[in-house]
Formats: sequence, C-alpha cells, structure tokens
Amino acid sequence: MAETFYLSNIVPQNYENNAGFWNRLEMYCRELTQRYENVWVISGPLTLPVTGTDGKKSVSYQVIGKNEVAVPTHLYKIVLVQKGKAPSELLALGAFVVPNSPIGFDHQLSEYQLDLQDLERMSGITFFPALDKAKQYHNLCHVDTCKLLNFAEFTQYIAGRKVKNARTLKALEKIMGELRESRIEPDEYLQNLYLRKKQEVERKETAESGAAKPG
DNA sequence: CTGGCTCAC
DNA sequence: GTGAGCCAG
Repeated sequence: MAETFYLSNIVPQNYENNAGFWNRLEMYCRELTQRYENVWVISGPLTLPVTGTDGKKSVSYQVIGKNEVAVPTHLYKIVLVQKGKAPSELLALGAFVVPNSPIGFDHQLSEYQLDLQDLERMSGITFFPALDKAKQYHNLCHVDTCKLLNFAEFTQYIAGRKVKNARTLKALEKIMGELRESRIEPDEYLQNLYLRKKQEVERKETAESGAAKPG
C-alpha cells in the first residue's frame, strides 16, 4: 500500500477508464485469487506510435500540469496465474494493452490481449525472464474466462458496496431506487445485504432520535 | 470497486 | 494540511 502512492509508481489515467473498464479488469484479477493458488500482476504505461495521414508513424502524447507530466496513450497489464503451490503446477498468462480512454461495456477483455513477446517489444521490458524463453504457460483466456463483469453485474456490485457504506435510511433507499430505475433486479445476495443494512440503520436512527429528545 | 469535493479542525 | 463525510460512475 505504501509503494502504491510513490509518485514514481503513478501515471495519469483517464477517469472513466480507471473507474470503469480498468476497474473491472482489476476486479477480474482479484477474482482469480479465488480460483488460483498464485496470482502475479504487472501493470504499467505505454506511449504507442500512431500512423499519420502521410503513412509515417510517430509518437505523440499529452502532458499535463505545471510540471508537464506525461500522459500515457495506453496501459498494460500482465496476469500470471498458477493452479497449485508446487512450482511444477500449471501456469497461465495473459497480456493486455488497453487505451487510456473510456471503454464501454460493448468491449471484451480479449479484444486487448496480445502476445507477451509483442508487449515486451513495445515496452522494452522483459517480464518473467525465467519463464518467458521456454513459453511454459497456457493462455489465460483459454484456461480461465477473461470475462469482465457486464453492465448489470457491475452496477449491482457497485450498489452492494454503496449499501455496505450507507449510513442513513434515505441513502439506502436512494441506492435501491436508482438500481430499479436502471431496470436491474437485485440478486439474493444484494437483497439480503439490503435488508440487513436496513434493519441496522433503522435501529441506529431510532436510537439517535430517542437520545436527541430533551429530557 | 474506482475516485473527487467540501468542510471543520 | 488532513481526515471525515458526502457524492458520482
């Protein structure tokens, strides 16, 4: 957590990308830890060339702020998983390059998959050097799903987090109301979460109103 | 979950 | 400046 906040460990990222597609990619990585004994994740920035109207390729990227901090055009993530504890156990790897711009629910993670060797060439970095040469790994998207949460699943998950954090009955009802407006039916987990939270909040609110009464 | 903004201290 | 408490997607 401490390392996470070093400036040398930070890149400017499109807000909608980070809260949306990239967020769902990180959720998928978290989900992998439930199915695999070991999960290694490497992420970083790229500034990739684009072909101009004259056919020539060039690199161009935005800089922001007084100090002209470079904004990467793309972000990559490499995910290596291992089924069991033993070093000989199955390894599967997925490498992804994602544009640093909003990406909607109409795009699949697999659209952004590429060979690790290609990413190594683009980034100038050798990842997992001991593993790389022999290519002793399976394709993550074949061995596992590589499926990110869809709109309904994502919206429901977010609603679940908000329910957990809600402090008032009014806030709680707003969350569930907005979910209904999105035409999303809460599953059993969210329903139970909501009902338990509702009871908890109701207890607290009646206790507070009682304590606030004079005398 | 990912974040930003406001305000009291 | 910082943390708490809101807010949005």
